[in-house]
Amino acid sequence: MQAALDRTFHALSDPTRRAMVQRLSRGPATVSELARPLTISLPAVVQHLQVLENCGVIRSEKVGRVRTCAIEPNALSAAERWISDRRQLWERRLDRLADFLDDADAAPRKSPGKGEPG
Amino acid sequence: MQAALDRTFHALSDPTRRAMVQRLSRGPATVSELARPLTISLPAVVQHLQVLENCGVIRSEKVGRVRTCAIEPNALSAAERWISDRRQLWERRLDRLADFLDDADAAPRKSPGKGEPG
DNA sequence: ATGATAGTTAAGCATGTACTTAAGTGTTGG
DNA sequence: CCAACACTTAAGTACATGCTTAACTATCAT
Repeated sequence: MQAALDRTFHALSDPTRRAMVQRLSRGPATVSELARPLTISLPAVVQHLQVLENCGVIRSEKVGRVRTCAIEPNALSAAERWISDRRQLWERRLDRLADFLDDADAAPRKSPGKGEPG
Repeated sequence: MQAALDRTFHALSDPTRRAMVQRLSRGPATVSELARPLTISLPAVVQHLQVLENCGVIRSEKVGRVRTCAIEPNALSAAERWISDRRQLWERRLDRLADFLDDADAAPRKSPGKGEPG
């Protein structure tokens, strides 16, 4: 879905949120644990977590008064795949270009070759 | 660099800009060619191109009155790698967790096993 | 019950983003 | 020269974002 990618890439565009994702990649953490290394207020942390949760990059569950957050791999993988798919497009194009240039060098049609370079 | 990733992910968070990247993945294009399938004004297109160029996702060159744009692979690869690196972190963690659970199942310490599942 | 803990909600503010229209610059073809 | 062309710049508007402080709720320990 288009809007899901919008939200995922937007979520990753903020360094604070990337730091949270980085932390959660190593394992689940509570809101306070995520906030501890950061210099912003707790409400700001919670707002970032909402952004990450709204795009499905993390999930969270509250037990008692403690909310524990964890990575939800699918959303990040979708973003990674979007880039990867485009990379394959342009890499194939560059490969074809390289092939063409090799062929043109090995068997020129119009003008006689100048011999091998070097 | 941190700010470069900020800009790259932000650039990708807009569907119009992703459409431009998609188009350019298939090969270079002029500003007008990029604008043609879009429903927004030309200045808006140029603003999007500036965002993409400022983060190094594309480069462009003007010849005469025509500006030609092309993908610049490095910035996108850096973004892809950021996600990929975190994915490896959590995948390793999940693997270790799976190993632990397998071991606990195969050689339980406290309570006797229930035999093989299935 | 009392107070500390962990998080939540609400309101407001400064800045940033995406878009528009209008007008301008430099290039090319007749 | 002159008009069409391909952008480019400027100015303005509407809305989104990231942050703050203040006040609130719910849970846990004593």
